[in-house]
Parts: sequence; structure tokens; C-alpha cells
Amino acid sequence: MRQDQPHLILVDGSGYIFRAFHALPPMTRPDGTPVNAVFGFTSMLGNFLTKHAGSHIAVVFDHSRTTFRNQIYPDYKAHRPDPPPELIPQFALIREATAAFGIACIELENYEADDLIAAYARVFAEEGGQVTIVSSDKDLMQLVNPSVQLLDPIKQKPIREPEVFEKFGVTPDKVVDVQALAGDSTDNVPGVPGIGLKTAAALVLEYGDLEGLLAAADQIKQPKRREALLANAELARISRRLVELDTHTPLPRPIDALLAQPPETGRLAAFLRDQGFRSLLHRLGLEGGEGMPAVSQPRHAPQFIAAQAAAAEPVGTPPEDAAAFGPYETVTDLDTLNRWVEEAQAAGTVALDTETDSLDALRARLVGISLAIAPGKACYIPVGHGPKPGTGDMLEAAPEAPVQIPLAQVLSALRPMLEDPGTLKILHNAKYDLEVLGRPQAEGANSGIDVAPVDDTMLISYSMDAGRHGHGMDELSLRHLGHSPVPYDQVTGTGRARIPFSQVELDKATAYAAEDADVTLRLWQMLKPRLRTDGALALYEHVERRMIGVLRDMEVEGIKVDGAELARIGEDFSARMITLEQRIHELAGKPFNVGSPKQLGEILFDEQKLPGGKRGKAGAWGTDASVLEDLAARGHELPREVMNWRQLSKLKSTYVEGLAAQIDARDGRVHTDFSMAITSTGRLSSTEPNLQNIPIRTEEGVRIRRAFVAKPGHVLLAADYSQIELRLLAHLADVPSLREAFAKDEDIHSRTAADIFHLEPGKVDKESRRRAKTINFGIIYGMSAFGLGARLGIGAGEAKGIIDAYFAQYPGIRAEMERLKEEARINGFVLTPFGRKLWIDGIASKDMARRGNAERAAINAPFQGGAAEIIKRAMARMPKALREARLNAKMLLQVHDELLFEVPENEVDQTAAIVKQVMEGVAVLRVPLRAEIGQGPNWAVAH
DNA sequence: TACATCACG
DNA sequence: GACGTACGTGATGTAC
Repeated sequence: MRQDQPHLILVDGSGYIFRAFHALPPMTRPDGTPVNAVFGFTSMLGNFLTKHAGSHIAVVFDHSRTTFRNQIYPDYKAHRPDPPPELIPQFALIREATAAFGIACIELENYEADDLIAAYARVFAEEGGQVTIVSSDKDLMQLVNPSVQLLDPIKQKPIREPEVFEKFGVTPDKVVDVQALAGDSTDNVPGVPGIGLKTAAALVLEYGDLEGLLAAADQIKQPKRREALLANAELARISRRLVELDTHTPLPRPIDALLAQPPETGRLAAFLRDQGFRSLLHRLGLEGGEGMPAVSQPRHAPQFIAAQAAAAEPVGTPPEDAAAFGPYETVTDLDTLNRWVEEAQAAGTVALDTETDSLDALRARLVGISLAIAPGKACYIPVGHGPKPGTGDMLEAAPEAPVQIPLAQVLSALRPMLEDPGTLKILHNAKYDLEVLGRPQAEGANSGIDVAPVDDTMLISYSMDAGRHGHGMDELSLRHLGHSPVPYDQVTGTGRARIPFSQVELDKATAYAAEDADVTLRLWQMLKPRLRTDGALALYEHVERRMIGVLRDMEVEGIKVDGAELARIGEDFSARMITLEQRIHELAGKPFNVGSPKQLGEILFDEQKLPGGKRGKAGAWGTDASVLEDLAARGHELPREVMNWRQLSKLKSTYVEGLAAQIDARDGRVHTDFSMAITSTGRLSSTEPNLQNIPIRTEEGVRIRRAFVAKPGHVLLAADYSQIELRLLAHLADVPSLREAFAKDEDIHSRTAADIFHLEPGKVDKESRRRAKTINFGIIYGMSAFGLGARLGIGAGEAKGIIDAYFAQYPGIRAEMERLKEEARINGFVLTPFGRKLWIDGIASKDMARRGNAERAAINAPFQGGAAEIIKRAMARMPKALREARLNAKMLLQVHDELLFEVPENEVDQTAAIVKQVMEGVAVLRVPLRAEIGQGPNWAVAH
């Protein structure tokens, strides 16, 4: 936002009123007039004005219920109830309040406030000004552009292109097309039945806009969707007219009438006194009838000083001299390829991206490679594009594949550059590309390419901005470059119509693929220097970057799973489920779908009238394990049997069947995909399959874990960090008693129990230890007395007593909890003990529930994140340590505080010693780190 | 697609 | 005085 431009602030008055009215309890003036909305409105507006100023400002209101849209579609907003009677007399007072602030009130018969906002925003922006619309109404998001932003009055968060994209999946200029398709039940906009937000966004991306889509509707592959679009084309067009704001609405007042004026303090003070708003008089500094700060300095130096906006990084402002994103070159002859390789090596840095026919890196075949060596200067080298799919017409000549350099020649030409230590390869999510390129891809290029050295823009972003936003390329591009890359779905289509990338025409493939390399290079140029200034360079260099190769090797290695054993377990579970189901139906008095929480809830609470039913937000009865457990404890048999059934059902579908489907037929092993940049705390996550949540807690679950086995001649070795998060608690909060217990390798929960219940050490009973354990864990989750009571099955009062005793014994812990909340509030992030920034979303929210969540996340983040970092450091060091000891163990899995290895039988003891040494020596805290090691033929035994 | 549920640390 | 109530993930089935 330029500082010397005129700046118009448009406040959505109706939104303010609505919120004020519903947020506040009824209030009346002495004469009986209801004024809660007036108070809320005045308070919010006054508050806003102390923080923001523009050269121009207006509050815009709806005039009446019916507008021109009702002539288009009589049912528009027909569901809206009339305003409540107590609100009606407050409208006039609110306009009076606005005027007393020296602010123009704008409204116009037959138009909605949104249309007036649209028209003023357009005119003002066309004259070169900046516009801020104070509203969070999604219907206004279509107005966002480089000159116009929304400001969410609750979250105090600017809404610009990236936020709109997040909400609608398209850029602001396409929002109306998406809304027209998806409809809007709150405004009674019909849309096209069966099409929701996601589908609408995908269609608009693919066909450009609504008309483009409707013109091509008869070619849509999905029959249901095609029929819906064809049958409802006119309804969609009407919907579009309903949601599109009229930027040419007549302006009831000229722009000059919106010039910011100093408030008429006398009039404002008189108004506030008349309403009896003494607290506002005080807050706005008007008690003596003067001293109200000017809301602005008209005509010059308008400033936009939202604290949040100032703290946020710049979004979507491309430098004016930025190179264009394309056109790019398609490389189909060897001479041209060699020229690109030479230039890349001369430049010393090159961004790189691979295109494949699968997201599964272990199966993916290379389809093409793109390179970028300067912004705007990028190329695409197709290597695996096939012929365009034929129409199936027998008379048609067999289609031919486009001309391409043979794969083996491409790899030979690229290999020296990709393996050149003097040329830095920049990738986005390098682990995937390295996994693909590391496999032999062609005859004559019979070994994989070991790409190095590597920078990864996804990890650079994650190292600085974990928890702040996602780290996908499209999102980062929009956020940092102000550019939306061509969406993948637009190139290949979606769903049934999707074609493999190898069948995409070369010009389209080039536009997409080369752009990705170009974007990666530009992101690197923008983000890499920030690593140093943000203090995240060491974290990136020494932890995240080194994890790329480590995790790639683990994924490629996989872990052996005994499919036959899984099948046997499945048989057993199935048989038991059938018996259970019969018994459950008998107890229910009729057959029903046991897997349906809805049907179960109705039987338990509507039919059998069991006590303790609670309805969820959708109005359905809650039937989760804690509810069923309560009922079972009262002696009811049905809920107990349902719990048993559910356990088997979960294990069977997720682990027996789901896991079996993931076994790679080529090696009998499962290969997970570790995500490096998903979690807000620095942990990894694991998908397809998730190998970080394999059962262990029940005997049935242990059977599943037994199916994870070592290959012949090997054993599995598991190494667990013992109590790592509690050690971090003792370290961070510097708790003498806990430090001593860890130093002496005592049982930490017994020590806590002895401390807070004043028991003799060594005479701690089981129940006291259980309570101490619950509170120890509860503490690092930011738990309340209510929560502790619920978990311990005691009242909140008794729980509070325990918490008080805990903090009395460990005052450092309470101080640390407070410090973390404070740190998050001031900075927006907390730091792990190793200096990683973890951004806490919602910490400044005025919504107490939301803020409460954020505060608990802030308390937990350093412990979870610190532990994640410790194990990552150990993992980064492990391969070298094993290599130097001439050991052949392979690291297979990481489960947050555990590492799993496959070890030759005759190397077990040596390997255990090295693993323990690396894990325990990776960080020096005020307490020792301890790793516990187990081994066996399967994971259940090793753990 | 949204929600409820439940597997793990 | 009410609010909502333990952190972080991913996969599955039902119901819309």
C-alpha cells in the first residue's frame, strides 16, 4: 500500500449493526428505547477510527428489503426474517451516531449496501486511490484487486487475493462465476443443483468463466453434472446476476462528500450522553467534551495502520519490472538442450521441476523436465509424451507421438549438470523429484541420477513460516509473487476426464511445466535471503535440507508387511463382527447399520431413552467412545458391544484392508510418503499409507503391528525417546525436582505424584500416579481444570485443587505457560528451544473460544516442536554415523519419538549402541535425553 | 463434500 | 457471568 495515495475506507454498516445486535445482550435507555445495537455499533466504529484513518470514509447501509434483485428473482433473500422489533428503532440512532463521528452515511433505495460499496470502490480506484472495505462478507470478495482490499473487522485481517483464492479456489474476478454455480443458501441464490464450491471452482478454472462452461456443457463427461448444467443454464445465469454487484450503481453523494472530517466532538459527546454511553465517553476521551483524537488528516498523508496489516508480510505486489511468466521454450533437439545446460552451469543456479505420470514417486515415469535459469527464462524438455489419444475411429491414421529427444540422451546431457557440485539445483518439494530421478529411468542411463546440491523452496518457506500458511507452490506464488500459476487441473482435466500428463499437448505442457520452474526460481530469489534475516538459516541448512535425502531413502526402502497374516487377521475380525452385529441387533430390538452413528444415536437416546445424550452441532446425538463408555459403565450392554464392534471395524477397514492394498507387489513392502511441510509444529506427517498411526494400544491392535516384519536374516530395532516432551518441560521451565528425577532416571509421574500429593517417595499408589500422569500430559496441552476433571472422572473443583498443588510445587511451569501465551500474543509466534518459529493462528482473535484454542496451541507448540526437532537432528546424523561404523542397518520409519530400523541379525548390538549414542547426544539440555531400544522379528516385539 | 469417529504420538 | 474446555496428525464410513 503506497503511503501518498488517497485512501477510501468503506464500512459495511449493515454488517456492523447485525453483529453488534447479536453480540450484545439487550440494553435500554432510561426511556425504554433498546440501544444494544447502537452501543455496539458506536463502540466498534469509535474503536476502528482510533486505529485506522483514510483520506475518505463512509459508512454504507442497506436501504430497504426489496431491491432490483427481487425483480430478477423474487425469492432472492426471501428466507431472511424481518429484523427483530427491538432493532427497528435503533437504525435511525445508528445513522445519527455515524454523522456525529463526521462520517458520511450512504444508502440508496432499490440497491443493497454491497452495490454502493462496489460502485464507490470502482470509481475511487479508477481515480488512482486505494480502497479498504471493512467487512468480512464473502459477497464482497469479488471486488478485491490490487487497489481494493477487504478488512475483516473481527479478525482484523486484510483479505486480499490469496485469501479470496483460499476461500473460493479462484481469483476475485471469477468469484461471481463460482457463486453462480454453487449458489448460496443464506441469500437464497439457487445455483446449479449438485454443484458445490469445490466443483464450481474446478469448472471455472477449466472453462474460464460461466459462459465458457455453459457453451461447452454438452461435452462434460460426467452425465449427472452435464445434465444439471444443461437443465439449469438459465438458473445459473440468473444466479450470476444476483451475486454480481453493480459497480455502476448511481452514487448518491459525490466522492468529495466522503472526505474524512474531524469529528464534531461536541455533537458526538452529546449523542453519547443522550444514550447513556458513559463508558464510551471515557474510552473515546470525550468526558470533558473535547480531546477526541482527529480521525484523520484530510487531504494528505493518509495512513493505513492496522497493526495486523503492518505486521503481515507484503502480499501479492509484484515488482513493476518483473519478467513475464512465459512464453517458454519447448526443447526438442539436442543442440538446444546442451545450450540450456551450459547456461545453467554458467549461471551456477538452476530451478528444476519434473513432470511424471503419477504422484507415487516409486512408480512415476518421467514425462518431462523443466529448467529455469532466470526469471521468465525457462524451458520444458519433453521426454515421455505419447500420441494424442485417438477418437477410436478405425479409419483414422494411428496418431504419432510428438518429436522429442530420446530419454536416455536427455538424461546423459543433464547428468553432469545435475550432479555438478558447482551448480545449485533449486526445486519445490525436492524429495519427490529426487526420488524419481534417483531411479534408473531409461536404458543407456542405467543408474539413477544423484541430484546435488539442492535447495528446496518448500522447505525454505516452511523453515520460516510453519503454521502461518501452506507451502504449496501455487499458494506461495500467489502470496509472494502475486501470480497464479496455471492450475494442474486445467492442464490435465479432472475426475473421469483427466488425462495423464504424457498426453498433454506440448505447448500446453510447456506453459505449465516451465512456469513451475520459473516460479520456483523466483520464490527462491525472494525467500532464500529471508532465511538469514529471519534467523532460520541454520535450521534450514542443518535440519530440513538434510532430511530430504534421509527421508527419500526411508521411503524407497519401505517396510515389509506380511500380507498373508493380515488376511488371517481380517478373517477372524470378520467372523467376530458378524456375531457382534447379531447380538447388537438383538439388543436394539431391530436390525440397523451399526456403522451409522446417526442410527445408533436414535436407537440409544430416542428409542431406548438412555441418559447422557448430547447433541452435536449438526443436531445429531453424540455416540463417540466416551459417551458409549459412560453408558457401558452404567451396565448397559448395547453400547459395550458397539464399542467392540467399532474397534474391529476400524482395524479391519483401515489397517487390514487399507494396508494390504498398499503392499507393493514388487517387493512385498509398503512405502509411505512423509510430508515435510504440513504440520504447524515441525513434526513430519505420513500418508498413503499413514505409518505413524499403526495400532498398539489394544491386543487386537498389537496383532496388526505384528504383521510388520523384518526381512530374512534381519530384525527390527525400535528406538524410543523416553518422555521427551516432559524432559523439554523440565528443561524449559527449569523445574528442579523434575530435573533431578530425570537426572536420576526416576519414574517421572511417581515423582510428580509424590511432590503434589505430599507422599513419601517410593510410597506412591497407582491412583496417585495415574492422576499425576494425566496432569503432566495435560499441562503440555494447556489443559483447564474442567478438562482435567473430565479425564480423571472428578469434579472441576477437585481438579482445580490438584492443578493448584501442581503449580505450587512447580512455580516455574506456571510462569513458562504465561510466558508462552505472552510471546505468542506479542509476536504471533512462539520459538522452540532450538529457535524454530512456530506461527500461532488466531492468537489475537477477539473470539474467546478461538483465542483459547490458539493459546493452548501456543503452550503445546514448543514441546511438540522441540521434540520434533530433536528427532530430526538425530535422523540427519544417523546415516553417516551408521556408515562410519560400517553398519548396514536401514532406517525405515519415524513415529514422532521413535525410529524403526531393519538390521542384519549379526549387527544388532553394535547398531543399538550407535543409534542410542546418536539419539541421546543430539542435544544438550538441562536434563539428559534417553533412548530406549528394543528388537525382534516384528514391530510389536521390537517396540 | 462435511461430519463423526478413531488410530497414533 | 458465560464462553468452551487437551495438542498435533490421517483414513474411513455414512449421509447429504
